[in-house]
Amino acid sequence: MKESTETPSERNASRITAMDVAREAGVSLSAVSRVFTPGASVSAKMRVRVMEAADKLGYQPNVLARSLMTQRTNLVGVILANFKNPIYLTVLDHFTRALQARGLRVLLLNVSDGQDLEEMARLVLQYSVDGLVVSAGSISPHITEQCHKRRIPLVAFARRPRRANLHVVCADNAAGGRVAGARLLQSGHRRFGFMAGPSTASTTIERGKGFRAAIEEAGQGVIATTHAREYTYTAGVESARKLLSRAERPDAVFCANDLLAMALMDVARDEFGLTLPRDLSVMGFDDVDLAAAASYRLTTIRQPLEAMVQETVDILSHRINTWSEGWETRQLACTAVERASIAEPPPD
Amino acid sequence: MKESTETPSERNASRITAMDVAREAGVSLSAVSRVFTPGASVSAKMRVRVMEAADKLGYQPNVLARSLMTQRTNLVGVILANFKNPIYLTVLDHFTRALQARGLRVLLLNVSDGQDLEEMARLVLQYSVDGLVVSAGSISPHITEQCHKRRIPLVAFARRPRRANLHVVCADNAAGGRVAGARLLQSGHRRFGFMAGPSTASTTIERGKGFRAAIEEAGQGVIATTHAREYTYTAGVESARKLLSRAERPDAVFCANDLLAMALMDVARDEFGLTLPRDLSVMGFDDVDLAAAASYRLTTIRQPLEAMVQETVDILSHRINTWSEGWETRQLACTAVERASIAEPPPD
DNA sequence: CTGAAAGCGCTAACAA
DNA sequence: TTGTTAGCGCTTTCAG
Repeated sequence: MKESTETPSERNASRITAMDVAREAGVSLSAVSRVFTPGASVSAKMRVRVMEAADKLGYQPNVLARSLMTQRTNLVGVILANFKNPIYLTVLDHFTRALQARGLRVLLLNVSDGQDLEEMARLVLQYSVDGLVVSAGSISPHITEQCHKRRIPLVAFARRPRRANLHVVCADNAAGGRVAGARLLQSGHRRFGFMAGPSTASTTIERGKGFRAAIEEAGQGVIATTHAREYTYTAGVESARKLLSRAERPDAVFCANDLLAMALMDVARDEFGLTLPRDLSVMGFDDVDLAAAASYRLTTIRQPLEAMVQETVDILSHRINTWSEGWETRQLACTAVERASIAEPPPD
Repeated sequence: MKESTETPSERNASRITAMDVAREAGVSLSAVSRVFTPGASVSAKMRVRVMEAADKLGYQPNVLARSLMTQRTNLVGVILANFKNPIYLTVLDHFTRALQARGLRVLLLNVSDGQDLEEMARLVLQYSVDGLVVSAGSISPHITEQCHKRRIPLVAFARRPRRANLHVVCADNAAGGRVAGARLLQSGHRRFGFMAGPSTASTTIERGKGFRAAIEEAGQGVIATTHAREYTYTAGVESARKLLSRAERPDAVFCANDLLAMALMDVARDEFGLTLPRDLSVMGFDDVDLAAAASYRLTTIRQPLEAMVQETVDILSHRINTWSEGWETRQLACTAVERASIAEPPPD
């Protein structure tokens, strides 16, 4: 007496299934499925009949059950390590928008500090994501191999891993560093310094390499380098104090990111009484919103974040649909943003 | 000749299932399931036998298939509208960490600008999320009702919706506004201004209300208010110009968030030649990282973001496990952070 | 403690 | 175009 008269809401907290809709509309289960499958062949009247029943019951297809059959979840895992650098909020903005526009959803994972990337990658794979983007410390061979075996496109974002058995999208950091060097050479200042981020960060390494190359090719040298423990304003302050306390104080400093640059400018003015840019030319990297603030007017190198995200999403959605062997690397050019943190050379 | 000799990797891009493991270990499918189900009763030797086979094959349980049975996805939808205010990166940091610590994952949705909240909520519900947090414009009755019917706990974060048929976690913005007013009253300045965000934002409304109350209770009045079109530095610059161009220029301004405050300070110094805080006292809200920068030293009101996230996650995980009727509102106190952007009253 | 069998909600052949 | 019938990969009674 119970089983047949049981309504859906009694059975399970009002979870309406396609079966309920089929019953309501007096059609088969597959008819309902077809109506909710884009591009399936259904007659017009079948469609309205089903839709009416569906609307009446408030039916929503269960995408998880669907995924089980289709082997497609429309989920993309995004693993991030840096939740302190504001550019990553912009990155997330672009990613969510671009992916949403293609019908994909973002499963966001945080691997900063204590979290283990290896473990998180494992977790995200359990959700059968269709693609994975990682912008975090070293991506282990195990992860890349796992993704490859399961045919899940994996792209390293804004990071350049040693091995290249995955897709890579990043800015041309070395070239950006060169541009910074070239620009600083025009300041007339000659005691070059580099305020780096953590020494393991690929961004620090490449930006520094490009910067040094430019300086050295001009017959000059980088006389001082400090590494901030992380890419934040606070860490920048400590680092700036060290840099400016050197016996031979640098007067033209390239900072591996804008937050460090802003810290350097503040410390220089506030604690060392320097007048900027007369006594110190500063160049940043990223072009965060506040780099344009009147307090800084920071001349900096901008990464094409939106384009980078676009490339990443392109790679993903293409490879999701048609898996193919091989990996691609897309390196995008940075552009200099001229403001007022670099000295004019004295008119000779 | 094909079906029986077919290995898993031939059948499907090496997607190892529990069945494969069972076969490998020479045990039943349910045995494998039990081994991967915390708290199921399995003998020790069964466990090692299954684990060996699983490790050998590189088996990872498919959580989606599991969800279909358990009616639990361990997914929490997070819908955000503001990807320009850096505090939301902090919020995401806390959310991902706190949820990950409880075995929950974040499905991140962006509803800024063009995106439709109603539509996104629908999409996220299709993934059978176990809970939903929304920090975005007005949450429609339809959404709340839908969540309620499906017994999905829904919490409005840092936002106070009109209707209260959902959980709410937010800072006590009105009280924060009062504190700001009280503090500004001590500056000796008497021409009070309010630099608001968008007039529809509940934060602007409540912070402004509290501020005005404090000023008026002291027998003073707020003589000027401007609304920035959004909570960004750039919008703040425009807004600051308007505010400072008033015939009767305010000299004690409460800004609805730090970015607006920083813009105001910059415009005041740079375009109006004011000396701060002598000519203008400024108070902010949020305490973003850069509020502490030497260029600003902004006295501000801090929202307890981490605690707010913690409360939200508490509500969610509690209600996920034991659904109960009724909604709770948790309003957390803000704290003032004293720095140097407010004038000392003249010694009388 | 273990295995067999019945689903979770849906899609995808296959016939009709 | 439609309905019937198998599953997708897993959990969960229910016997043994």
